[in-house]
Amino acid sequence: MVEFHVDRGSGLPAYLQLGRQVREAMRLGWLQPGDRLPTVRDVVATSGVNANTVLKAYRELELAGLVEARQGSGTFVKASLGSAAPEDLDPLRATLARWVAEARSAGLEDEDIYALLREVLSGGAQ
Amino acid sequence: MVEFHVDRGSGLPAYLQLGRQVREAMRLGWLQPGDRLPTVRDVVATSGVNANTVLKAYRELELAGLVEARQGSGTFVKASLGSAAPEDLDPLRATLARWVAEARSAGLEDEDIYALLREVLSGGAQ
DNA sequence: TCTATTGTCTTAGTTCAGTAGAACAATCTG
DNA sequence: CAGATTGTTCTACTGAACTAAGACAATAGA
Repeated sequence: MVEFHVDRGSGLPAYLQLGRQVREAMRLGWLQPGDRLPTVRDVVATSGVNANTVLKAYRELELAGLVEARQGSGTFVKASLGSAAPEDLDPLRATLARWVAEARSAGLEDEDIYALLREVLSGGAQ
Repeated sequence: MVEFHVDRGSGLPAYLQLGRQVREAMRLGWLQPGDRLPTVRDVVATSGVNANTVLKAYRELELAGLVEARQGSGTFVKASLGSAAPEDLDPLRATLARWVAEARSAGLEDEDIYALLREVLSGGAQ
């Protein structure tokens, strides 16, 4: 069962973090159509954010057509995200893990790695 | 000269985006000790955010010991970031670019790629 | 010395995020 | 049918981000 984590220090509003984590779990195949999201009360208990904040996140996901809330039952995934076949993700994940190991050997920290990726994804124009 | 961009839709406060972009430029070697940051008025003009907001970003960087503001002169980089030697970054960048090309061929979008990286960096526990 | 450029400060206002708390309504299960 | 569980709504409040605007002060260069 997917568990959410809210990083109060990141500066990103909590409801956006929750929304991103749901989308991420969907992209990685951890949440698939029919799966039930953690209940609002669950997320309140595990992440410490207010129920209205969790609802705000779930409401946006619903407006985006990704989930469907059913009072008394829960909130269910009703779409897929991610454009790659699951069998394509595993080799990509493995290659990326090796690259991360190399990067760490070279002394890069996580923020260095993110900076490199942002540069490469943006076309590396500099 | 490094140019900043503020994404109003990201939900991350503008001053944190500016701070992150300065750190990123330092990590990637685009800003080095002695370099001058864009002036507050420059950033106001190019990014559209308020001078007080830019100053807040620059103030935090100064408190972190990364830059030094000199009234009448500008704000100068006074530290290094990034823990890898520049000659280590280029091969890593090249390998990462190839991986990104593979990922894109498999149909991954940028958000998919970020999700995979976050998973790998967090240890891939699932 | 004067002008231009730079960072800095202040006040007051708006908007948004988040909270607390209580209560309501729909669904499900025993 | 009743209780438990779930999503939902509402009000009122606090705090943070951001803005506008003007003015001040330090530095640099002509």
